[in-house]
Amino acid sequence: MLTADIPPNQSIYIKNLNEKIKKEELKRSLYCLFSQFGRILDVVALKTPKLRGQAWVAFSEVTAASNAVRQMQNFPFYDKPMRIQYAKSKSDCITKADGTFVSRDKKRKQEEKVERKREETQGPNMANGPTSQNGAAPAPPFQPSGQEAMPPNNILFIQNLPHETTSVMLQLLFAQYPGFKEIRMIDAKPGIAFVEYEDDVQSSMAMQALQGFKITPQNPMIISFAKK
DNA sequence: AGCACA
Repeated sequence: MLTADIPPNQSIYIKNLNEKIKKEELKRSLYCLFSQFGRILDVVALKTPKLRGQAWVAFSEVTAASNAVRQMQNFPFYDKPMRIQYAKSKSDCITKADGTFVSRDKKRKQEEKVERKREETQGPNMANGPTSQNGAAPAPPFQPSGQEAMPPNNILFIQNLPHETTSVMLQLLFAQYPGFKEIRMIDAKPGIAFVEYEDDVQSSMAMQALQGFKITPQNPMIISFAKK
């Protein structure tokens, strides 16, 4: 057993990412792809030699991270299967929120002190005022309706449409997103539709973008992956 | 393979 002994963490560590993707795009795509599991507080990706091809996604809940680790394991993302584990330590955005954040210089100084004066004392420099105020990412529309447990699929299932919705109307909305293929509606079942994309990444992006979109004020769209 | 955030 290799990597599975890392304890659960509300942040996940992703490796084997395609290193050709620019940092900003990568972060946006990860944000879209993973917000199906819960509220995302932060996405971190660096292109330094040590850290390229890796990223961290911090969720507001450990359970979201757990689902993401399981369901997105080996998910083909920019042509490479993602390898996902729990992160080894808490993200700064988390420790900042719970008040345990220690700035990096301070941490370095603390470690130096411990090394220099090994037996003198442990300086309780608890002068870390609640450094909270997390610059949290904008909250995506997310409905914990139990539907988000469905594994990714290139076909989306749309619910709560007004009965007068036509496929042309839906096409207008969904064709904005790359990979769009077709809308399917069933006359005998008003209020629902299926939308097909070329692959699961693209369907995920559209889902994230249009989740909760209101065709009428009473009809926020409920979008989930279709059952296989 | 590689666990950071300034």
